[in-house]
Amino acid sequence: MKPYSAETKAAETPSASLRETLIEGGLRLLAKGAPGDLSLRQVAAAAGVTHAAAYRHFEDKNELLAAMAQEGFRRFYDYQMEALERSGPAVAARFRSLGWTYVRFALENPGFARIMFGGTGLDRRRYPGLMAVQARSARLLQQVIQEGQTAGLIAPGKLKQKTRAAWAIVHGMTMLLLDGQIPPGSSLAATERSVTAVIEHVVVGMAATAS
Amino acid sequence: MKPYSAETKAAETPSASLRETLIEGGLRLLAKGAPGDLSLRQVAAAAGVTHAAAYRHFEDKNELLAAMAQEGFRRFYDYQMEALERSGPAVAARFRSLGWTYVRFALENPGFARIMFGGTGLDRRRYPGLMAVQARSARLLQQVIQEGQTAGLIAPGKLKQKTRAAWAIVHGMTMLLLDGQIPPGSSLAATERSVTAVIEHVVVGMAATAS
DNA sequence: ACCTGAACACCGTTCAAGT
DNA sequence: ACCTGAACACCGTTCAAGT
Repeated sequence: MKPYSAETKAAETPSASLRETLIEGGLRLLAKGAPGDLSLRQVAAAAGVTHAAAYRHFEDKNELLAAMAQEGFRRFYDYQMEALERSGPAVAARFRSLGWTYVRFALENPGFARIMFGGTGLDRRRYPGLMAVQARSARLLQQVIQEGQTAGLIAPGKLKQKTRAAWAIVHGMTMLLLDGQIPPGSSLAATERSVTAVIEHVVVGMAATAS
Repeated sequence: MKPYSAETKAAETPSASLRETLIEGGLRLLAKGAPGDLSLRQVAAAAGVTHAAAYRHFEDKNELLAAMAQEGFRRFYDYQMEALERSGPAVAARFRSLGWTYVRFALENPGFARIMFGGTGLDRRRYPGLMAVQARSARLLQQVIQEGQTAGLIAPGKLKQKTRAAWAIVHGMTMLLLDGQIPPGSSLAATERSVTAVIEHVVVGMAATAS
Protein backbone atom coordinates (compact mmCIF):
# COMPACT_ATOMS: atom_id res chain seq x y z
CA MET A 1 0.00 0.00 0.00
CA LYS A 2 1.06 3.52 -0.73
CA PRO A 3 -1.67 5.37 1.14
CA TYR A 4 -0.03 8.75 1.11
CA SER A 5 1.64 8.83 -2.30
CA ALA A 6 -0.82 11.42 -3.59
CA GLU A 7 -0.25 13.70 -0.61
CA THR A 8 3.50 13.40 -0.47
CA LYS A 9 3.88 16.63 -2.42
CA ALA A 10 2.09 18.47 0.41
CA ALA A 11 5.28 18.27 2.47
CA GLU A 12 6.90 21.14 0.67
CA THR A 13 9.70 21.75 3.13
CA PRO A 14 11.83 18.64 2.96
CA SER A 15 14.73 20.49 4.51
CA ALA A 16 12.83 21.19 7.72
CA SER A 17 12.63 18.38 10.21
CA LEU A 18 9.44 16.38 10.30
CA ARG A 19 8.73 17.86 13.70
CA GLU A 20 8.36 21.37 12.30
CA THR A 21 6.46 20.07 9.29
CA LEU A 22 3.93 18.41 11.55
CA ILE A 23 3.48 21.53 13.67
CA GLU A 24 2.99 23.80 10.67
CA GLY A 25 0.74 21.30 8.94
CA GLY A 26 -1.31 21.01 12.10
CA LEU A 27 -1.67 24.77 12.28
CA ARG A 28 -2.82 24.89 8.67
CA LEU A 29 -5.46 22.24 9.35
CA LEU A 30 -6.48 23.99 12.56
CA ALA A 31 -7.12 27.19 10.60
CA LYS A 32 -9.98 25.49 8.79
CA GLY A 33 -11.84 23.57 11.47
CA ALA A 34 -12.47 23.09 15.16
CA PRO A 35 -9.59 21.67 17.22
CA GLY A 36 -11.83 18.83 18.31
CA ASP A 37 -11.92 17.59 14.72
CA LEU A 38 -8.16 17.74 14.31
CA SER A 39 -6.62 14.29 14.35
CA LEU A 40 -3.01 13.27 14.59
CA ARG A 41 -3.61 10.97 11.65
CA GLN A 42 -4.73 13.86 9.46
CA VAL A 43 -1.72 15.92 10.42
CA ALA A 44 0.63 13.05 9.59
CA ALA A 45 -1.11 12.41 6.28
CA ALA A 46 -0.84 16.09 5.35
CA ALA A 47 2.88 15.88 6.08
CA GLY A 48 3.15 12.85 3.83
CA VAL A 49 4.05 10.32 6.51
CA THR A 50 2.38 7.49 8.36
CA HIS A 51 0.65 8.48 11.60
CA ALA A 52 3.01 6.28 13.58
CA ALA A 53 5.90 8.45 12.42
CA ALA A 54 4.63 11.33 14.54
CA TYR A 55 5.48 9.37 17.67
CA ARG A 56 9.19 9.71 16.86
CA HIS A 57 8.81 13.47 17.46
CA PHE A 58 6.03 13.78 20.02
CA GLU A 59 5.23 11.63 22.99
CA ASP A 60 1.53 11.82 22.19
CA LYS A 61 -1.09 13.99 20.52
CA ASN A 62 -1.19 16.44 23.42
CA GLU A 63 2.50 17.20 23.01
CA LEU A 64 1.87 18.06 19.37
CA LEU A 65 -1.02 20.33 20.40
CA ALA A 66 1.19 21.96 23.02
CA ALA A 67 3.87 22.62 20.42
CA MET A 68 1.25 24.14 18.15
CA ALA A 69 -0.05 26.32 20.98
CA GLN A 70 3.52 27.41 21.73
CA GLU A 71 3.97 28.55 18.14
CA GLY A 72 0.61 30.30 18.46
CA PHE A 73 1.83 32.34 21.43
CA ARG A 74 4.91 33.39 19.46
CA ARG A 75 2.63 34.87 16.80
CA PHE A 76 0.34 36.34 19.44
CA TYR A 77 3.27 38.12 21.05
CA ASP A 78 3.93 39.85 17.71
CA TYR A 79 0.27 40.88 17.61
CA GLN A 80 0.62 42.35 21.08
CA MET A 81 3.85 44.24 20.32
CA GLU A 82 2.39 45.67 17.17
CA ALA A 83 -0.73 46.75 19.04
CA LEU A 84 1.33 48.50 21.70
CA GLU A 85 3.40 50.30 19.08
CA ARG A 86 0.31 51.49 17.26
CA SER A 87 -1.43 52.74 20.37
CA GLY A 88 1.29 55.14 21.49
CA PRO A 89 2.33 56.09 25.03
CA ALA A 90 -1.07 56.79 26.66
CA VAL A 91 -1.63 54.07 29.24
CA ALA A 92 -5.40 53.78 28.88
CA ALA A 93 -5.06 53.37 25.12
CA ARG A 94 -2.33 50.78 25.56
CA PHE A 95 -4.48 48.82 27.97
CA ARG A 96 -7.54 48.82 25.72
CA SER A 97 -5.39 47.92 22.75
CA LEU A 98 -3.90 44.92 24.53
CA GLY A 99 -7.32 43.68 25.58
CA TRP A 100 -8.82 44.05 22.14
CA THR A 101 -5.81 42.28 20.62
CA TYR A 102 -6.56 39.22 22.75
CA VAL A 103 -10.14 39.14 21.50
CA ARG A 104 -9.30 39.98 17.90
CA PHE A 105 -6.59 37.33 17.69
CA ALA A 106 -9.06 34.75 18.95
CA LEU A 107 -11.79 35.78 16.52
CA GLU A 108 -9.36 35.71 13.60
CA ASN A 109 -7.84 32.38 14.67
CA PRO A 110 -10.55 30.47 16.55
CA GLY A 111 -8.93 27.04 16.43
CA PHE A 112 -5.63 28.53 17.45
CA ALA A 113 -7.23 30.38 20.32
CA ARG A 114 -8.86 27.24 21.64
CA ILE A 115 -5.59 25.35 22.04
CA MET A 116 -3.76 28.46 23.29
CA PHE A 117 -6.22 30.09 25.64
CA GLY A 118 -7.84 26.97 26.96
CA GLY A 119 -10.85 24.74 26.91
CA THR A 120 -9.28 21.73 25.23
CA GLY A 121 -8.35 20.08 28.49
CA LEU A 122 -4.64 20.34 27.76
CA ASP A 123 -2.64 20.25 30.97
CA ARG A 124 -0.31 23.22 30.49
CA ARG A 125 1.77 22.35 33.54
CA ARG A 126 3.26 19.49 31.58
CA TYR A 127 4.68 21.82 28.91
CA PRO A 128 7.17 24.37 30.31
CA GLY A 129 7.92 25.79 26.86
CA LEU A 130 4.27 26.63 26.38
CA MET A 131 4.01 28.14 29.84
CA ALA A 132 7.06 30.30 29.17
CA VAL A 133 5.72 31.96 26.01
CA GLN A 134 2.34 32.43 27.63
CA ALA A 135 3.97 34.06 30.66
CA ARG A 136 5.82 36.42 28.32
CA SER A 137 2.50 37.61 26.88
CA ALA A 138 0.99 37.93 30.35
CA ARG A 139 3.93 40.05 31.43
CA LEU A 140 3.11 42.64 28.78
CA LEU A 141 -0.30 43.15 30.35
CA GLN A 142 1.18 43.39 33.82
CA GLN A 143 3.70 45.97 32.61
CA VAL A 144 1.01 48.20 31.14
CA ILE A 145 -0.93 48.09 34.39
CA GLN A 146 2.25 48.98 36.25
CA GLU A 147 2.76 51.91 33.89
CA GLY A 148 -0.75 53.00 34.83
CA GLN A 149 0.16 52.87 38.49
CA THR A 150 3.35 54.86 37.90
CA ALA A 151 1.33 57.42 35.97
CA GLY A 152 -1.15 57.62 38.85
CA LEU A 153 -4.04 56.44 36.67
CA ILE A 154 -4.40 53.14 38.47
CA ALA A 155 -4.50 52.69 42.23
CA PRO A 156 -1.17 51.45 43.62
CA GLY A 157 -0.58 47.97 44.99
CA LYS A 158 -2.02 44.53 44.32
CA LEU A 159 -0.50 44.43 40.86
CA LYS A 160 -1.03 40.69 40.51
CA GLN A 161 -4.68 40.89 41.48
CA LYS A 162 -5.32 43.76 39.08
CA THR A 163 -3.59 41.90 36.27
CA ARG A 164 -5.75 38.90 37.04
CA ALA A 165 -8.93 40.98 36.90
CA ALA A 166 -7.96 42.44 33.54
CA TRP A 167 -7.00 39.05 32.20
CA ALA A 168 -10.22 37.46 33.44
CA ILE A 169 -12.58 39.95 31.84
CA VAL A 170 -10.79 39.86 28.50
CA HIS A 171 -10.50 36.08 28.59
CA GLY A 172 -14.15 35.78 29.54
CA MET A 173 -15.31 38.01 26.70
CA THR A 174 -13.12 36.05 24.31
CA MET A 175 -14.46 32.66 25.32
CA LEU A 176 -18.08 33.81 25.32
CA LEU A 177 -17.62 35.24 21.82
CA LEU A 178 -15.82 32.15 20.54
CA ASP A 179 -18.58 29.99 21.95
CA GLY A 180 -21.31 32.09 20.39
CA GLN A 181 -22.74 32.79 23.84
CA ILE A 182 -22.30 36.50 23.16
CA PRO A 183 -23.18 37.46 19.59
CA PRO A 184 -20.43 39.25 17.69
CA GLY A 185 -21.03 42.79 16.52
CA SER A 186 -22.32 43.52 13.03
CA SER A 187 -18.75 44.34 12.04
CA LEU A 188 -15.29 43.97 13.49
CA ALA A 189 -15.31 47.66 14.40
CA ALA A 190 -18.66 47.21 16.16
CA THR A 191 -17.29 44.25 18.09
CA GLU A 192 -14.28 46.34 19.06
CA ARG A 193 -16.49 49.09 20.42
CA SER A 194 -18.54 46.58 22.36
CA VAL A 195 -15.49 44.82 23.79
CA THR A 196 -13.63 47.98 24.77
CA ALA A 197 -16.78 49.28 26.43
CA VAL A 198 -16.85 46.17 28.60
CA ILE A 199 -13.12 46.40 29.34
CA GLU A 200 -13.65 50.00 30.40
CA HIS A 201 -15.45 48.81 33.53
CA VAL A 202 -12.25 47.22 34.75
CA VAL A 203 -10.17 50.25 33.81
CA VAL A 204 -12.39 52.43 35.93
CA GLY A 205 -12.48 49.81 38.65
CA MET A 206 -8.69 49.61 38.81
CA ALA A 207 -8.45 53.38 38.97
CA ALA A 208 -10.76 53.63 41.94
CA THR A 209 -10.04 50.46 43.92
CA ALA A 210 -8.16 51.31 47.05
CA SER A 211 -4.86 49.47 47.38
CA MET B 1 -23.40 -12.14 22.88
CA LYS B 2 -24.66 -10.57 26.03
CA PRO B 3 -22.10 -7.78 26.47
CA TYR B 4 -24.01 -5.83 29.07
CA SER B 5 -25.56 -8.56 31.15
CA ALA B 6 -23.25 -7.82 34.08
CA GLU B 7 -24.08 -4.12 34.02
CA THR B 8 -27.80 -4.45 33.51
CA LYS B 9 -28.39 -3.97 37.19
CA ALA B 10 -26.86 -0.48 36.96
CA ALA B 11 -30.10 0.77 35.40
CA GLU B 12 -31.88 0.99 38.71
CA THR B 13 -34.79 3.12 37.56
CA PRO B 14 -36.71 0.90 35.18
CA SER B 15 -39.79 3.02 35.56
CA ALA B 16 -38.10 6.13 34.16
CA SER B 17 -37.76 6.33 30.44
CA LEU B 18 -34.44 5.39 28.95
CA ARG B 19 -33.96 9.01 27.96
CA GLU B 20 -33.83 10.15 31.59
CA THR B 21 -31.73 7.15 32.54
CA LEU B 22 -29.15 8.06 29.92
CA ILE B 23 -29.03 11.70 31.02
CA GLU B 24 -28.60 10.83 34.68
CA GLY B 25 -26.09 8.10 33.92
CA GLY B 26 -24.14 10.54 31.77
CA LEU B 27 -24.10 13.06 34.60
CA ARG B 28 -22.84 10.43 37.01
CA LEU B 29 -20.01 9.50 34.63
CA LEU B 30 -19.25 13.16 34.01
CA ALA B 31 -18.79 13.71 37.74
CA LYS B 32 -15.74 11.45 37.68
CA GLY B 33 -13.82 12.49 34.55
CA ALA B 34 -13.32 15.11 31.87
CA PRO B 35 -16.16 15.57 29.38
CA GLY B 36 -13.74 14.81 26.56
CA ASP B 37 -13.43 11.28 27.88
CA LEU B 38 -17.16 10.74 28.13
CA SER B 39 -18.43 8.49 25.37
CA LEU B 40 -21.95 7.75 24.30
CA ARG B 41 -21.08 4.08 24.37
CA GLN B 42 -20.09 4.28 28.03
CA VAL B 43 -23.29 6.06 28.93
CA ALA B 44 -25.36 3.46 27.13
CA ALA B 45 -23.45 0.63 28.78
CA ALA B 46 -23.97 2.19 32.21
CA ALA B 47 -27.68 2.32 31.46
CA GLY B 48 -27.62 -1.35 30.51
CA VAL B 49 -28.44 -0.93 26.84
CA THR B 50 -26.62 -1.12 23.53
CA HIS B 51 -25.12 2.13 22.32
CA ALA B 52 -27.37 2.11 19.28
CA ALA B 53 -30.38 2.34 21.59
CA ALA B 54 -29.41 5.88 22.52
CA TYR B 55 -30.22 7.01 19.01
CA ARG B 56 -33.90 6.31 19.65
CA HIS B 57 -33.84 9.16 22.19
CA PHE B 58 -31.20 11.56 20.93
CA GLU B 59 -30.35 12.59 17.40
CA ASP B 60 -26.65 12.38 18.20
CA LYS B 61 -24.16 12.64 21.03
CA ASN B 62 -24.36 16.43 21.10
CA GLU B 63 -28.07 16.30 21.80
CA LEU B 64 -27.36 14.08 24.80
CA LEU B 65 -24.71 16.52 26.02
CA ALA B 66 -27.14 19.40 25.55
CA ALA B 67 -29.76 17.59 27.59
CA MET B 68 -27.17 16.99 30.31
CA ALA B 69 -26.17 20.65 30.25
CA GLN B 70 -29.82 21.64 30.51
CA GLU B 71 -30.23 19.54 33.63
CA GLY B 72 -27.03 21.16 34.90
CA PHE B 73 -28.52 24.63 34.58
CA ARG B 74 -31.58 23.53 36.49
CA ARG B 75 -29.33 22.57 39.40
CA PHE B 76 -27.25 25.72 38.98
CA TYR B 77 -30.37 27.85 39.24
CA ASP B 78 -31.04 26.31 42.64
CA TYR B 79 -27.47 27.17 43.67
CA GLN B 80 -28.07 30.75 42.59
CA MET B 81 -31.40 31.09 44.39
CA GLU B 82 -29.95 29.66 47.56
CA ALA B 83 -27.00 32.05 47.33
CA LEU B 84 -29.28 35.03 46.93
CA GLU B 85 -31.37 33.99 49.89
CA ARG B 86 -28.33 33.55 52.09
CA SER B 87 -26.81 36.90 51.15
CA GLY B 88 -29.74 39.07 52.21
CA PRO B 89 -30.98 42.31 50.69
CA ALA B 90 -27.72 44.28 50.30
CA VAL B 91 -27.05 44.63 46.58
CA ALA B 92 -23.25 44.44 46.72
CA ALA B 93 -23.41 41.25 48.76
CA ARG B 94 -25.95 39.73 46.39
CA PHE B 95 -23.76 40.56 43.42
CA ARG B 96 -20.63 39.05 44.96
CA SER B 97 -22.57 36.01 46.05
CA LEU B 98 -23.91 35.41 42.55
CA GLY B 99 -20.43 35.68 41.05
CA TRP B 100 -18.85 33.38 43.58
CA THR B 101 -21.65 30.85 43.05
CA TYR B 102 -20.74 30.64 39.36
CA VAL B 103 -17.12 29.90 40.22
CA ARG B 104 -17.89 27.57 43.11
CA PHE B 105 -20.38 25.54 41.11
CA ALA B 106 -17.76 25.08 38.39
CA LEU B 107 -15.03 24.05 40.84
CA GLU B 108 -17.35 21.57 42.53
CA ASN B 109 -18.64 20.19 39.23
CA PRO B 110 -15.86 20.66 36.67
CA GLY B 111 -17.17 18.28 34.03
CA PHE B 112 -20.63 19.72 34.41
CA ALA B 113 -19.30 23.25 34.08
CA ARG B 114 -17.50 22.43 30.86
CA ILE B 115 -20.60 21.29 29.04
CA MET B 116 -22.73 24.06 30.60
CA PHE B 117 -20.49 27.09 30.45
CA GLY B 118 -18.68 26.29 27.25
CA GLY B 119 -15.51 25.10 25.67
CA THR B 120 -16.77 21.79 24.35
CA GLY B 121 -17.70 23.19 20.96
CA LEU B 122 -21.37 22.52 21.51
CA ASP B 123 -23.50 24.79 19.34
CA ARG B 124 -26.03 26.07 21.85
CA ARG B 125 -28.17 27.74 19.19
CA ARG B 126 -29.35 24.30 18.16
CA TYR B 127 -30.82 23.58 21.60
CA PRO B 128 -33.55 26.07 22.60
CA GLY B 129 -34.28 24.24 25.85
CA LEU B 130 -30.68 24.68 26.92
CA MET B 131 -30.67 28.34 25.94
CA ALA B 132 -33.86 28.93 27.92
CA VAL B 133 -32.54 27.63 31.25
CA GLN B 134 -29.26 29.45 30.71
CA ALA B 135 -31.13 32.69 30.00
CA ARG B 136 -33.06 32.20 33.23
CA SER B 137 -29.79 32.11 35.18
CA ALA B 138 -28.44 35.12 33.30
CA ARG B 139 -31.59 37.07 34.14
CA LEU B 140 -30.86 36.69 37.86
CA LEU B 141 -27.57 38.50 37.38
CA GLN B 142 -29.20 41.23 35.33
CA GLN B 143 -31.87 41.71 38.00
CA VAL B 144 -29.30 42.19 40.75
CA ILE B 145 -27.48 44.79 38.67
CA GLN B 146 -30.77 46.54 38.07
CA GLU B 147 -31.42 46.51 41.83
CA GLY B 148 -28.05 48.19 42.19
CA GLN B 149 -29.08 50.89 39.75
CA THR B 150 -32.38 51.44 41.55
CA ALA B 151 -30.50 51.72 44.82
CA GLY B 152 -28.15 54.25 43.24
CA LEU B 153 -25.12 52.03 43.81
CA ILE B 154 -24.56 51.38 40.13
CA ALA B 155 -24.58 54.03 37.42
CA PRO B 156 -27.86 54.09 35.46
CA GLY B 157 -28.20 52.90 31.87
CA LYS B 158 -26.48 50.32 29.69
CA LEU B 159 -27.85 47.46 31.74
CA LYS B 160 -27.04 44.89 29.08
CA GLN B 161 -23.45 46.05 28.78
CA LYS B 162 -22.94 46.03 32.53
CA THR B 163 -24.42 42.55 32.80
CA ARG B 164 -22.08 41.43 30.06
CA ALA B 165 -19.05 42.88 31.86
CA ALA B 166 -19.99 41.12 35.09
CA TRP B 167 -20.63 37.86 33.27
CA ALA B 168 -17.35 38.09 31.38
CA ILE B 169 -15.14 38.61 34.41
CA VAL B 170 -16.80 35.82 36.38
CA HIS B 171 -16.80 33.50 33.38
CA GLY B 172 -13.16 34.34 32.69
CA MET B 173 -12.08 33.61 36.25
CA THR B 174 -14.03 30.36 36.17
CA MET B 175 -12.46 29.13 32.95
CA LEU B 176 -8.95 30.13 33.98
CA LEU B 177 -9.40 28.28 37.28
CA LEU B 178 -10.89 25.19 35.62
CA ASP B 179 -8.02 25.15 33.17
CA GLY B 180 -5.42 25.48 35.89
CA GLN B 181 -4.17 28.70 34.31
CA ILE B 182 -4.88 30.46 37.58
CA PRO B 183 -3.93 28.38 40.61
CA PRO B 184 -6.74 27.82 43.10
CA GLY B 185 -6.38 29.17 46.60
CA SER B 186 -5.02 27.04 49.41
CA SER B 187 -8.60 26.51 50.54
CA LEU B 188 -12.07 27.13 49.21
CA ALA B 189 -12.37 30.15 51.47
CA ALA B 190 -9.07 31.50 50.14
CA THR B 191 -10.28 31.03 46.59
CA GLU B 192 -13.49 32.85 47.48
CA ARG B 193 -11.54 35.82 48.84
CA SER B 194 -9.38 35.90 45.73
CA VAL B 195 -12.32 35.66 43.36
CA THR B 196 -14.46 38.25 45.13
CA ALA B 197 -11.49 40.62 45.19
CA VAL B 198 -11.26 40.34 41.43
CA ILE B 199 -15.01 40.75 40.98
CA GLU B 200 -14.81 43.88 43.14
CA HIS B 201 -13.04 45.69 40.32
CA VAL B 202 -16.14 45.41 38.18
CA VAL B 203 -18.41 46.42 41.04
CA VAL B 204 -16.45 49.60 41.49
CA GLY B 205 -16.27 50.07 37.73
CA MET B 206 -20.00 49.79 37.35
CA ALA B 207 -20.57 52.23 40.17
CA ALA B 208 -18.37 54.86 38.58
CA THR B 209 -18.96 54.37 34.86
CA ALA B 210 -21.05 57.17 33.45
CA SER B 211 -24.18 56.00 31.69
C1' DA C 1 -42.27 1.32 19.29
C1' DC C 2 -37.99 0.16 20.98
C1' DC C 3 -33.82 -2.35 21.19
C1' DT C 4 -29.97 -5.60 19.29
C1' DG C 5 -26.18 -7.10 16.20
C1' DA C 6 -23.34 -6.08 12.96
C1' DA C 7 -21.08 -3.13 10.06
C1' DC C 8 -18.64 1.29 8.53
C1' DA C 9 -15.37 4.80 8.80
C1' DC C 10 -12.84 6.71 11.74
C1' DC C 11 -9.67 7.54 16.20
C1' DG C 12 -4.88 7.36 19.52
C1' DT C 13 -1.30 4.36 20.70
C1' DT C 14 2.05 0.52 20.39
C1' DC C 15 5.53 -2.34 18.31
C1' DA C 16 7.99 -5.50 15.43
C1' DA C 17 10.00 -5.03 11.13
C1' DG C 18 12.34 -2.71 7.49
C1' DT C 19 16.03 0.83 5.61
C1' DA D 1 17.86 7.01 13.61
C1' DC D 2 13.66 7.21 11.43
C1' DC D 3 9.71 5.49 9.18
C1' DT D 4 6.23 1.66 7.69
C1' DG D 5 2.66 -1.97 8.33
C1' DA D 6 -0.12 -4.05 11.08
C1' DA D 7 -2.49 -4.63 15.10
C1' DC D 8 -5.23 -3.25 19.40
C1' DA D 9 -8.78 -1.07 21.81
C1' DC D 10 -11.56 2.21 21.35
C1' DC D 11 -14.91 5.94 19.07
C1' DG D 12 -19.81 7.99 16.65
C1' DT D 13 -23.19 6.76 13.44
C1' DT D 14 -26.22 3.85 10.54
C1' DC D 15 -29.41 0.16 9.53
C1' DA D 16 -31.48 -4.23 8.80
C1' DA D 17 -33.35 -7.42 11.82
C1' DG D 18 -35.68 -8.99 15.80
C1' DT D 19 -39.56 -8.57 19.61
